[in-house]
Amino acid sequence: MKYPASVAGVTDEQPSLDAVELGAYFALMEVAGLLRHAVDQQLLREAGDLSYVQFQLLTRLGLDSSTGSERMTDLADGVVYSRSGLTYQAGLLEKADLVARTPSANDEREVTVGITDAGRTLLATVLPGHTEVIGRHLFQPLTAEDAEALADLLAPVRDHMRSLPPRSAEPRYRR
Amino acid sequence: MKYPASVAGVTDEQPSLDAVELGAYFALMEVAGLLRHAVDQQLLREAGDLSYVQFQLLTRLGLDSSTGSERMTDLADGVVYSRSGLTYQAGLLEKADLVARTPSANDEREVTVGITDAGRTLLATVLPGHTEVIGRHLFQPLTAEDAEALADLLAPVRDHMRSLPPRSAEPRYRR
DNA sequence: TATTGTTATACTCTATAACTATA
DNA sequence: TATAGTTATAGAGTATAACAATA
Repeated sequence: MKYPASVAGVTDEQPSLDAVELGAYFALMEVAGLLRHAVDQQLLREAGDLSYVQFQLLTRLGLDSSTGSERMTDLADGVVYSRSGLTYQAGLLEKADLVARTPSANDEREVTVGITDAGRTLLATVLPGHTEVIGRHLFQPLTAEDAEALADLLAPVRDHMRSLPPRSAEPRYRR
Repeated sequence: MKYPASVAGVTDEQPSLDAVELGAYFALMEVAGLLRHAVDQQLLREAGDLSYVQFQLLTRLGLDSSTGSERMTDLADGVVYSRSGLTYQAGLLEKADLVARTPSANDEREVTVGITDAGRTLLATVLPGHTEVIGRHLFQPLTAEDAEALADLLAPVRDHMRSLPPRSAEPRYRR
């Protein structure tokens, strides 16, 4: 797949994305999209109506977080993007007893979401099949060195994107 | 972010995803998710109600395809995943005169979707702002060499995933 | 009989704005 | 007055199954 070096009026004087970057970006999004679909199907089959977003929330709490819990707003910024959307998803997960919501001790406005034992159990049940799908779809054409290179390239990008103003920073009332 | 070398019963005897691969995968999905949200917002602001899926369809036709057209099923497999979903999106794009659908000449069951001049114009209008967002979110922490390395890593993955049995290969009627 | 695309329908998800409670 | 979270509501998007047309 080749893209013109200069696309849509973006000339070389104003150095923007060149063809290589555009190709990397499109490949990234296509891979992520196809991968998400493949994983979605696996979760549907093997985890009984666990959507990908819900799985992301569980992994975020169960694998990324050392305490197994996070604030609602932080979860919304990282995974779901809108507070109301997270309230909805957290409600579903809580109804399934996979997470629990408790008011924060210091600041009573905050709500802390924590993964339950049942949530960790489900995560452990799902992960083998999950990693099988990831291995088959994503890592099959890559060597171990490639995988490490990919991780090293994406880690700073993720950190950078996390540092950008999150959605929750946007003004909520315009008067 | 570190993950245990052996997760959820996946032992080392049955070599599955190791910690590095798991980290690369989670980073990939998080980056793609955050990026998609950022781009979605830009498209909403600058392209007047063009969703990301619709933008993907236009770029696929306008930049990826040499002829500017593709079969419905191929577009569905690559971007939208379900035929009916693509019919819906293609209907919206056609109503906006950004694509045109014509029955295929050889096989009259097939429908060919082609980007229109208006579609190409819109694409050209949107791309500068689009690339600006991509540059700021995705490529800012990367060097030019990093971008090339990323492209080189993801290209074979994309090709591999495209070669896997697509959604349209699944049986449609089970009796 | 298999394949392509559309349609009808139902459902999931997401977002905006209004609302409550706390800081 | 600002922030955290919830709720009501509405809209966009998606999927499944049934359908028509063509191979």
